[in-house]
Amino acid sequence: MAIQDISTRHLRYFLAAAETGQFSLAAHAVHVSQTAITNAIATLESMLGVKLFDRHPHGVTLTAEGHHFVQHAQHVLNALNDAVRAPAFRTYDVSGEIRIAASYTVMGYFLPQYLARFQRTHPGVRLKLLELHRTELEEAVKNGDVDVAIAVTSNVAPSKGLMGETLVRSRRQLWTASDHPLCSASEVSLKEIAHYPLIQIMVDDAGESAKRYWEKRGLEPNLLLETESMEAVRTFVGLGLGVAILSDLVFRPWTLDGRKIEARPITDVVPPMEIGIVRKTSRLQAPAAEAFARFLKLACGAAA
DNA sequence: CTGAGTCTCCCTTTGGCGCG
DNA sequence: CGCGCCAAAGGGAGACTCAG
Repeated sequence: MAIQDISTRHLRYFLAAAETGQFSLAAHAVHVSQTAITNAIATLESMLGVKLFDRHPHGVTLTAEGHHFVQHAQHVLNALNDAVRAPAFRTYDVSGEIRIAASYTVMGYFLPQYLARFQRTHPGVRLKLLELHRTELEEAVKNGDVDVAIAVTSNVAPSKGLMGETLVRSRRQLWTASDHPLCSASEVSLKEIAHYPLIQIMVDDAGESAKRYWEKRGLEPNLLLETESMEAVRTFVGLGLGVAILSDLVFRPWTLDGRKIEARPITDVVPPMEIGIVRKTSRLQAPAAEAFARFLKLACGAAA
């Protein structure tokens, strides 16, 4: 088989395996047998000439090449998805300017890919972007200074007069270095995590959310560092100085200096991170902004 | 154009091996 | 022993070829 024989089936199976971390779970997710996944991945690796997964006794992890390929595979499937849905988007073909505000995590890890896709399907629309803290972002929405605001809506409820419409939910897991004692477990509890130094990200009110799930379990985290830098979290975790609890959306299995980070499920109830549109409860929105909001909901698979 | 034969791809089942 | 991946064998469905 040659490169041009790579099909969307290969990409779907690959992404399912990357997402679940197990061929058997991926098989369940896409309704085929585990062997079908194994074969498809093996064929894909053979065609690409690189190893995409490291095989372990209890699952698989992406190699550096595999992690890189995730972005491309996702891009290809997204582009196909957009092409198929293009007729639906054309109904909302608009021009003009949209002022979009987003919080730190959203602007860094969520929004860019959707903005790029939106620009492709709506070339007549001009985008104006603002990265704001939640309070500023909410003020901007209330004052009508922005047309659309996207933020992490799960950590702090939107203030009075505003509502959040969830677009995506992202599971929170434990991040550890590969040689960290907690990494050897297939899943861990907050009680176990509390024994180790914790790196707490503070952007987008993540600290508020963390405080709630720790208090709910009657536990106190062993805080080593509170930081607004995602790279600082990765570096500290990669060096084994501490562990962190963060969503899959911002996960990357290596640090800037090439150290490996792994993720483990948490057995306690840790609410997922939710990203959503923040808008006024009573609003009349510009057609372009409405088109963008509708695009986001369709692209994210949220209710349109 | 149509139907039979053949080929290819992808699937499932089954069994084996490694690891904790 | 349970769980997970891999390999082999065989079957189904669709694509392709070709004669009538």
